[in-house]
Amino acid sequence: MAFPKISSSKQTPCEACPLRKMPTFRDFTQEELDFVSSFKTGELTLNAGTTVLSEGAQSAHLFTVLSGWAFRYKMLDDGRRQILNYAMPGDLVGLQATLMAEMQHSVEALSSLTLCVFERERLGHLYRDQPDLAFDITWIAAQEERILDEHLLSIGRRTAMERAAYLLAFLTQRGRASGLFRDDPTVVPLTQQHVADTLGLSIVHTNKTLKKLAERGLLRWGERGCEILDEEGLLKAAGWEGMPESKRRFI
Amino acid sequence: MAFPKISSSKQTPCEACPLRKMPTFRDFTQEELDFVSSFKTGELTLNAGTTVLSEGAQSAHLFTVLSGWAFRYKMLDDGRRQILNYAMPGDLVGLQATLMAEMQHSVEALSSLTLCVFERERLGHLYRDQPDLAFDITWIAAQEERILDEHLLSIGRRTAMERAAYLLAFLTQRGRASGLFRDDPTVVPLTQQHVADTLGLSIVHTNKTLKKLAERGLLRWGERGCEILDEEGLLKAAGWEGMPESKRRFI
DNA sequence: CGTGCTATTGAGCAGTTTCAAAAAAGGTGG
DNA sequence: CCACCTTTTTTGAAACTGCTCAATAGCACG
Repeated sequence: MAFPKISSSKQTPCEACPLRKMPTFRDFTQEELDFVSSFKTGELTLNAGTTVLSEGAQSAHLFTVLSGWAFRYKMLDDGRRQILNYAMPGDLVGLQATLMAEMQHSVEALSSLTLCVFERERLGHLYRDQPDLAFDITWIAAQEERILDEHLLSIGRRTAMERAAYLLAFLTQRGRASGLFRDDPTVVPLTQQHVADTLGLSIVHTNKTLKKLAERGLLRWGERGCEILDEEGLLKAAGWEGMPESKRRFI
Repeated sequence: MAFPKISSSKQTPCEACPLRKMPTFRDFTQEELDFVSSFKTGELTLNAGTTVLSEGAQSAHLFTVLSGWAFRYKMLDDGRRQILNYAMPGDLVGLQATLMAEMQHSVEALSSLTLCVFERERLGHLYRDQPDLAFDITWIAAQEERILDEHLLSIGRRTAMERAAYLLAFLTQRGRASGLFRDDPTVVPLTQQHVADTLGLSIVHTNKTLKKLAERGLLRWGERGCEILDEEGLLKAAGWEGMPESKRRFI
């Protein structure tokens, strides 16, 4: 198995970053752009199923998802796995290992994944010289916290049906805001095992729950994942209002 | 009902902050201390059961817990409640409302509670002039994220018994690190309803689960809350290693 | 054509919930 | 200190949701 390498050449210069053109992300000043450009030291491309970071790892790198899907998870000793959240273009990965001693969760590529690589050491410069970017990093962390709050509410208090509907509506909203559905049909690249491990349900019950949602015409399980047919219906089935939208920050 | 007022006089000047003397918190430079001192605009003291911030609120303030316990929670329309996390001395409250448009969760005092009050507007100065403090705020947000990750794992994948043991071990560790158990017996000021709403269980099942833990001699439900008798035993029952310890940051 | 995932389905079981009610603990005003 | 009222803790029993076990089918890959 070939070890993934970090290419030092920037396939995608920050000036031409495709994320920057999207309406959901905030604009940068030229100075910020220059800084981020010098902060970025390379790119990393991984296949689906590859581990990006492992629990306990002390990574020297901080990443931003440039394209593709990933997910964060934790495992118990006996193999029980809980998926904590999904990372999409613009999301920061590995901030924990950068700020604290080590990662307390693992990260795996859900699809083919490209990451921008930043040097951990230079984060201090960012805080010293780019207060607005520093603020953005805090903003991103607070945003993640918000999402985790909602997931916690979901797993703790929603029924299996509501949970499943919530998760898919959530991924749809977030995926669209991240430009992941360019090609028309809205397909989230999950297996039912991923769904089960996110919802805190067994795979059998997850299957039966998804089947009911499919019978209601809200989704269709198909080629390489879940196709969303009725986002409104999912939101209603979840009893969820959706995420408040605002300009997203990213680095 | 008297509306709680923010006293503009600082009962506790930052120079004499009791948290600063504790070994778990990091030291400040004189400059940082001066800044924080000027950042703090008052103190707020609330009774147990009082709401600190409500979901949807746009608070002009940011708080740090100076003494006492609080908890964050979200509710569904039909009244189902999920407690997300607990706030203890040194913890930041209301960062979400400060960074984004509004709070997405509520905060309530669990015991008598005293908060340091900061002005939202001045946060910009902090990021501009005090990069180390800005870094600390990000660190605090990342730390909260870590805790939420662990809670998510717990609710999603641990059994009722494990969950309960985890929660109480967690509160014990964190409470001790926050100096909340000065008076000897280790008592966490919770009702079983709080425990139930944190674990995502019904109150009836929570009661039966706690009873089993009590029979094992791990805890005792008593005067105003849960008395911890065997922290090691709880950790073992939870299958949890405890939180990695490090110098905590705070403002 | 065998191997290994992923998705399905059925059946019985276990952990949790809901309903109902009683006992215990705390707080308040007299 | 007592009577009364409210909140919290306990218990029992019945109903369900979701879990485990087991087996089958569909596909992709080598």
